[in-house]
Amino acid sequence: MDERDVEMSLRTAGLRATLPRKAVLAMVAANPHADTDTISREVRAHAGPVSTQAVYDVLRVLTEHKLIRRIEPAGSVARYETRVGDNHHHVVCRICGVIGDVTCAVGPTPCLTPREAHGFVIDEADVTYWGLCPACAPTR
Amino acid sequence: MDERDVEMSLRTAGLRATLPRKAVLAMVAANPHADTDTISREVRAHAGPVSTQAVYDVLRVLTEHKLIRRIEPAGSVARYETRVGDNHHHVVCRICGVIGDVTCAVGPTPCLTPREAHGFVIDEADVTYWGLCPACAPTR
DNA sequence: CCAATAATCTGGAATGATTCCAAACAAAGG
DNA sequence: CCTTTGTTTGGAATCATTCCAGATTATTGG
Repeated sequence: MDERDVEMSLRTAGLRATLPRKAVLAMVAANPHADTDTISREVRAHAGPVSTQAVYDVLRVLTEHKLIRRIEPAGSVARYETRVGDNHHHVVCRICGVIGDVTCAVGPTPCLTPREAHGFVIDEADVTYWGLCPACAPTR
Repeated sequence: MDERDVEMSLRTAGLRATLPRKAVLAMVAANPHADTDTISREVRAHAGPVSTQAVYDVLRVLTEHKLIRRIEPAGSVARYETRVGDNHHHVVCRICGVIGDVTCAVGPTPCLTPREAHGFVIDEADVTYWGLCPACAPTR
């Protein structure tokens, strides 16, 4: 995702293309599953002084406009990624916490299957797989 | 789950059957998806003075021994339930936050399907459905 | 190019669930 | 009955995140 794409995405979403927003969006695109603190530091390293406030604000706005997705595995701080709307899930290593993407194996939007349960109208399924990553598995 | 069952469960798990533990376990059994604060207050209401510390300690111990399951939907505090080991999932109302159980529709342990992804060895799948509960759906 | 609007900055404070502490006390079970 | 394990008390600490409010700055439509 280069400068141009980033600006386009923001404008298409009806957002002003400010420096903090461009920097955060580019950063999230380049580092999937990064947490707020990492994003903050990286953004400052690459784009100059951006306040922590601004980073939180930007992450919230981008999430609201669905330019990024916020994921929150149990016991983890919030993390962000730019892959949106493609119904993929995550696998989290129980030891090191590293996160991987898992494209849903069963079809287009399979995990929404129980569209109706107890009268609930379901619109999204959030799937987190837990296990051991290739690096940590051997140690057990 | 009566007194007897509660004590049995604890003993079977190799745990001492103390008053706080019995009270917390009975409480979680009776009120699925309750959060720590609710559990604390209810336990004190029914079983006399039990410290907040004890409640947190007990919840941790019971979780470690798999007598209860801790669930943490994004944006929610930790909640607990006694249905364990039956591969069921949850549906959360986006408006009022109420949680329902969803027995997995696709078979025995279907959601573990991608047993292997990116070299990860997966041992558990955590599925949260998001939507609107019967009470909130009409309001939209 | 300029004004109006929207976003950001600063710097601090507050929140709120959860964890940790340490010493004293109580209870369970062999 | 004694030893071990849990619990109590009363704090304090952590840490991500949110909120605040006024001043400043940047973006963009006109």
